[in-house]
Amino acid sequence: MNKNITSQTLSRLPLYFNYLISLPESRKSGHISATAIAEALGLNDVQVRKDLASVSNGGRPKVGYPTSELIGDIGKFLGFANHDGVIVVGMGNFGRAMLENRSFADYGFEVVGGFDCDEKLVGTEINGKPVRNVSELGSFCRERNIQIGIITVPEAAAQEVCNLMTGAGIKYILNFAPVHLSAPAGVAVHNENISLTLAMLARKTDVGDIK
Amino acid sequence: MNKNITSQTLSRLPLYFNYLISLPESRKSGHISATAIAEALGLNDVQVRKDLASVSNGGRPKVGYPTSELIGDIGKFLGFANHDGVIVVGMGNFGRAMLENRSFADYGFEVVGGFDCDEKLVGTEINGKPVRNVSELGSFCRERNIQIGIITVPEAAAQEVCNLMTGAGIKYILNFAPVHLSAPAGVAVHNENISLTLAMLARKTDVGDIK
DNA sequence: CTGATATCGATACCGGAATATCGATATTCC
DNA sequence: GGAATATCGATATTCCGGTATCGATATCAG
Repeated sequence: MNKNITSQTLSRLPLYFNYLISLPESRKSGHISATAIAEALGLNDVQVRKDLASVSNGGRPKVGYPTSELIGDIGKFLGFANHDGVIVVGMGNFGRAMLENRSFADYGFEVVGGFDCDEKLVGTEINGKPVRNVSELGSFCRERNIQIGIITVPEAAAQEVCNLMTGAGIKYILNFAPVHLSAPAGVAVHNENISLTLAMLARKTDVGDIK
Repeated sequence: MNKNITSQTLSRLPLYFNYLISLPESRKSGHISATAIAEALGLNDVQVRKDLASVSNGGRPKVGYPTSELIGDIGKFLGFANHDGVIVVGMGNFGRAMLENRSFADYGFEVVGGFDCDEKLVGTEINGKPVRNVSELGSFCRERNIQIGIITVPEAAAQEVCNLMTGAGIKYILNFAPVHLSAPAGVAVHNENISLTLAMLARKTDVGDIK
C-alpha cells in the first residue's frame, strides 16, 4: 500500500470500484486477479496491478486480491465513507437535478442546500432541501464549514458566484456555466463545460487524424 | 496548418477561442502573438504556438496571427459552424436542463427532441421541443440521421438506452448516468459521472500525496 | 540601409505515464 | 513432493506531451 498516487491512477480507481461492486455476490466472497479486471475493463494488466498496489495491501500470486477487501480499500481511499456537505447555487433545472441526484450519497457527498436570487424560489424546498437567498451563502457556509460548491447559474453570473464562494471559505468548486472561472490559489475549480465535452466527443474523430 | 492534432491540443483550442472572442473589437482587427495569448491564459508560449500551428496557416514573425482569421480558423476547426442534431433520453430535471441549454448552439449543436417512457410527459413540449416516446427513438433517428445522443436516465436504464441508441445508428453518446456504459466499436461513449468528478476534485488533495 | 527586437517554426531535450519483461511465489495437479 | 501454471511485484523500456533552445524572418528605429 503506497500512499503516493497519481491523478491518472486516481481517475481509474472509481472504474475498478464500479466494476467490482457490479460483480455478483457469489464472486465478491472470493478473490480476483488484476489480469481479470484488466480484461473486463479493456486495460493493461500491469497498469491495473500498479494502480491497485497504491491502495491495497497486495494480492497473492496465483490467487489475486480478496475482492471484498479490495472494494473496501478503494472505497476508503476515494473517501466514499466521508460525508461532506455540498451547496448548489442556481436553482434552474440543472441545479434541481443536483439537489435530486441520489448518486452523490454513494460517493460520500450530501447536498445540504440550494441558493438562488429569485425570491419566488427562496424559501421553497426541493427534494426536502431548503432553497436560500444567495445573500445568506457566506454565513451559511462559514457556520457549517462547507467546503464544496456547485455552480449552475447562467454564465454571466458565474464568476460573481465563484467569488462569493471563495469568500465564504469554499475550497472546491464545480462549475457548470460555460465559462472558464478563475479562483485564488488554494481553491480548486473544475470547469465542466458540457457543450465543449460534447464537441470534443463528436468532433474528435471528424477532424483530421487525432492521435 | 497541420491536420494531425492531439486531444490535448483540441481541449485547449476552445480556451483560445473564448479568449480571442472576448477581446475588444478594436484588437480583433489587428494581430495577436502566441506569446500574448500564453501570457493571458497562463500557458507556455511555445505550447500555444504549437497548438495554433495545427489549425492556422501560420503567423508572421514580429507580428503574430491575424486575430479575426485565427478566430475563424479555430471555430471552423472545432466545428462551431456545424449544425448537428442531438437527442436527449430521460426527461428528468437533468434532461430538461439539456433541452433548455442555450450554450449548445454556440458549439454547433441543436437538441431536436427529448424522449421518455413516462406517458404523462410524452406529447408535451419543453422549451419548444417535443417529448416523444422512447419507442419512436429508432425511426426518428434514422429518418433524420441523428448521430449524437445524450443519456440522462436513471442508472438502471442507461445500458438499455445505450443499446437502443446504437441500434438507431447513433455514433456519439454522452452518458450522465453514474454507470460505465460500453458500446460496440465505431460508437464513441463518454461517461460523465458527476459524483465522480466531484470526488476527484474534492479528494485529490486529501488523500496522501498526489503528484 | 543597417542594426535591434519581437516573433515564428523546427529541432532537441526532459519527465512522466504506460507497457513490456523478468524473477519470485503461491497454488494445483500428478 | 515436484513440475506446471497463474499471478504478483519490480525493473527496464518505450512513447508522448511539454518545454527549452536556436536559426530565420519580419518590422521598426535611427
